[in-house]
Amino acid sequence: MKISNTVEWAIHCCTLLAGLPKGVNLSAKDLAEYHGVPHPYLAKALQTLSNDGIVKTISGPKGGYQLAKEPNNVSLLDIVLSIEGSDSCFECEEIRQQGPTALKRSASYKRPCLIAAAMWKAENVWRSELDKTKLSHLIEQVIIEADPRQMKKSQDWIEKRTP
Amino acid sequence: MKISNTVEWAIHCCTLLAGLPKGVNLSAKDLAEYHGVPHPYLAKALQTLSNDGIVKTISGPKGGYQLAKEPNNVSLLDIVLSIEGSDSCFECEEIRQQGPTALKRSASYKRPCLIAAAMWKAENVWRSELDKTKLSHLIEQVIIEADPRQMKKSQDWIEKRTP
DNA sequence: TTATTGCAGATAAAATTTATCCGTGATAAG
DNA sequence: CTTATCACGGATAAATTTTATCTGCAATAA
Repeated sequence: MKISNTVEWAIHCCTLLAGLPKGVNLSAKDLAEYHGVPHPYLAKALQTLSNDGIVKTISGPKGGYQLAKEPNNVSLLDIVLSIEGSDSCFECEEIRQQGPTALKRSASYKRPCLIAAAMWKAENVWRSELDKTKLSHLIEQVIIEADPRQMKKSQDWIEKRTP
Repeated sequence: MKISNTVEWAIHCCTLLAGLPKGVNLSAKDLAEYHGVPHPYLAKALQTLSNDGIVKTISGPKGGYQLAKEPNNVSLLDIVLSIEGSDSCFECEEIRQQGPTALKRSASYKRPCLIAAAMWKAENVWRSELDKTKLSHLIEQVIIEADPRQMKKSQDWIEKRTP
């Protein structure tokens, strides 16, 4: 039960894109360099985000990515589900219907297994908590908490690639 | 981000053990047969549960497993953490400290990354929800919901192996 | 037209999960 | 006190998933 670190990359990328001025975009290579992660693999994650309508693609030279929605309309859950897929992390194998004591074709198996129900409920709670954090919240907090020198450095770096 | 199905097996086994009369135990082979799952692999899971003090081992012939605690004192979280390990499912790589715009040795990195903090908070919510469901709750509900024929069949099967 | 960028699909390498086996120690029963 | 049954730890093997890269194609700005 481990979340891929591409999820972390994707969230950082989306947060960076969310802070960009309107109309400005960054390429996959830029994003990879900025975060110090391998470009080809990050590109895959960005393609997935693009397919799921979280980022918008600009083709051609000077192309790249922008956030496709308003930052207050993209949550951590959106990104996690895009990268990891939206399947439940707990899959019920219905083992209560296996083994020598199970009944054949019993109506009692129409209700979901109690164990699965409890696992799914916990996952829903997790998802709804993740959905509360929007990219706009992260940006606001970063502005408050981050070192001003870091902010400056970051802005300068972005301006160099986006004339 | 997928939970191993051995977690499902482990929960089912613990629930079954929790419903056993005091002093009665079931072997790994019995538990595997009852649930229709491979014996050697289930045995590994049971060993893990034993190491973590969730089940109690009875050695020798007619040996096997009992629940080590009261059913109202074992939660789904206990079992999940035992089988899956207690590491967080989200690992922060501190990628904010990588790349060309990061600062060296900045005090601003002493606070946890906001993204990691949000992910961890969601995981804590998930864990605390799982911790609410105790084996005793599952048993109570099963008694209410389950098909009486299934219950009978199950009891007969257990009595055959535990004179 | 050319160079740059994203995209889909194929492929390869690495890591993890899943599953089994064997030798050892414990112990109940004969 | 011998034997058969059981859990345990470690080693190992098979299968699957994750991670990572590459290639040819489409789009487009200069």
